[in-house]
Amino acid sequence: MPTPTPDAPAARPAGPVTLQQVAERAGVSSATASRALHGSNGTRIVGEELRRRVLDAARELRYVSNAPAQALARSTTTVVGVVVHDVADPYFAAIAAGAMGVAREHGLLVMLAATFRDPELELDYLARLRAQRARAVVLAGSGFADRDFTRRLATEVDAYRADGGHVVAVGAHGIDSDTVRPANRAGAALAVRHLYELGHRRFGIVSGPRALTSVRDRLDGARRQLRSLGVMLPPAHVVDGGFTREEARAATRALMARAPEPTAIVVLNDVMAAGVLGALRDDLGLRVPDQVSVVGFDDLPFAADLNPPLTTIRLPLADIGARAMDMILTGPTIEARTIDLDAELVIRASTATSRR
Amino acid sequence: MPTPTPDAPAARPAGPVTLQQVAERAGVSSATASRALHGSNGTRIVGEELRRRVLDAARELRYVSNAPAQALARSTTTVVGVVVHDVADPYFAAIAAGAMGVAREHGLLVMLAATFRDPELELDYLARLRAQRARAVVLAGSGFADRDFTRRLATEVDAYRADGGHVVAVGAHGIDSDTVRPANRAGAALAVRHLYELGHRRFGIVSGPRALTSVRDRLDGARRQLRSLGVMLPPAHVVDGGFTREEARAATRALMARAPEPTAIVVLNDVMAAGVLGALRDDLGLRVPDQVSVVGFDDLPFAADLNPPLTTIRLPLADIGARAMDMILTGPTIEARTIDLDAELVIRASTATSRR
DNA sequence: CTGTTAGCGCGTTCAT
DNA sequence: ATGAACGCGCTAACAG
Repeated sequence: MPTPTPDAPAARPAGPVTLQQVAERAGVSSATASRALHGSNGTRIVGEELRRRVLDAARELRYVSNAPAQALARSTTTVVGVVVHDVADPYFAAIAAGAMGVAREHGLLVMLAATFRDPELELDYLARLRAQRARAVVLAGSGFADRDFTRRLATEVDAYRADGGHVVAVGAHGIDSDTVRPANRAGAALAVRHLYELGHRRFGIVSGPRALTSVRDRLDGARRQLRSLGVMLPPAHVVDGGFTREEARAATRALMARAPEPTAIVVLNDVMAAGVLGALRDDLGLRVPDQVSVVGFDDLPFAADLNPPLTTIRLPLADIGARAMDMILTGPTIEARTIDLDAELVIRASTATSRR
Repeated sequence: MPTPTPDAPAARPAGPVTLQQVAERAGVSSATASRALHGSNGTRIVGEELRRRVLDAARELRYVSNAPAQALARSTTTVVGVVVHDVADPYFAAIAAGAMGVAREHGLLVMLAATFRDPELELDYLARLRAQRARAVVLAGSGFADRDFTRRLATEVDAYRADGGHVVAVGAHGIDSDTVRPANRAGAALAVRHLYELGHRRFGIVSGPRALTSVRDRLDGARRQLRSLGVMLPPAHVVDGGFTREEARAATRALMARAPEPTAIVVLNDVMAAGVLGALRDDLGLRVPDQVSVVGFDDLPFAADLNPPLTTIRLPLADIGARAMDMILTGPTIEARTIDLDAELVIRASTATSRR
């Protein structure tokens, strides 16, 4: 029985250390080394003595198992994919953070993919994640309301599932899967109602790209509420802010030029709301909320720091990510599940009673 | 020679499709199928006819190669790791976005790990990334100024390198590696100089956890500049804002209670600056910049939307991530490389001439 | 140009 | 309780 060289991580072979090398150093077979290190199922009983030798050898050699090899042998991995539109967008950053938090608690590694709102890229990443044998993927980006695309997405998702993968979607994607649904419609309705109760009757909406299902849902929610309240919303009073601060700024100038001039603006996300506030204050010289009221959507961290502090619709962003990851952990079920997450009105200082 | 069944992705076998199955369907050997699909090196010449058959079969079966198996055979992967403190923090989100952008351009998949500022987790993720055979990792989180930790980090990094991995650090981590260095010292000096030129002589600094090297560097830069300008900075005038908005808010109240009361505050990052502005305005009733001037750091997207718009030190965040990823792509070199990225003063409305 | 063969590193029967 | 042997899916050498 070969005594292992004294100790110290000194004599580390070049290149990755293999289980075989650990086994040799411990004077056991690779099977025993494997069992000692990962103790699979029932076969986890390895003699105290050998166990120690293996563990010591592994530590001394700074051994970490070859994940790809392990994945091949076990035909399962410990990685999950999360695909978003853009990490730099605080909305997605918050969702991703929520998802990563629970992933960490369960020892899962996450592959983050950003599509930059390119549908093709979304399909592409899905295929690559399938190739990686990611055990599940969270489709966190908004869905695209495109017939053809949805069909292709469904096909890819089916393939992913056929391979044993699990997909959970955030929001509507037109596919039958577990999904976490933020209250986009109800949230938008909340915004409208708040403004209506403050006496506003002339509305304007700064929207985003209509191709996104989240935009459609929010827009739809606002419209329905307006209609049921009996207030008119001329088509020209819905402008596209492109989901960016700058575009929203320009869109706001256009919006305020319409007749009748709106006294209340519902902005479909907080990033654009920052632009709207800027346009109103700096470009148009209008005071918020004295002359115009504005409500945003999402309640991103900076909403409270805007000028004035933004009244907005809060979505539990981190929860969305966390719950999605939870669904992954509880595995696919026979029936697709749906978790509805509420939106909440957060009143700050960008809304006030209508003076007209 | 078996004619492939008509077409259509119909007859897809259960479970992941293997290269072998594609080969059979195309009536060729798996080696040929492999070559047709991935054409390694010189051996990429596969007959036109066979090539087509293989490609068709693969498409019909919706085949994607098993990445773990491929990694095992090739002993190299196409994934890179990026470790940050917290994705929800706009600073890291921006860096990650920059890195992911170039990763995508080069077909690299990124594993994102968030340590939530726990050094142990950083070590842990590094080991797991090594296990994954990630070809490189970007240490984007700030380094920790802890002797013992740095030693352990160096050990882990060495192990990673011994396995053929490449690590590039953002900022000082106390390890000898390729690194992208944001101008933390110079940036802080810029902030001080700007304030000094406006006539300010009584400074306050809202700092962050001293254990972070980025904090130390910024603090050091500010101190040196102050000293060389001959202005005193009583130790009590440096308060810890904990890197969060809320803590910074509390810290600001404490800071303004010191004598002499500062007329200029240098805040070591924009997130805290939002809190400082809030405290000054809402808790203390002080007007910025009339009574107190404030300079932030980082120039996060929301800085221009604060009240008042924040004068701050801009760091090219996306570039930091992009350049780090570039270094990965150009592979490790004999000598560790260093890329210095400049900071820039962005004057907005939170600073003004000192009236005293 | 194409097929055969031999691993890559690990988990897992199957014996012992 | 431990070891020998095989297979996971793919690429790389070696023949032809």
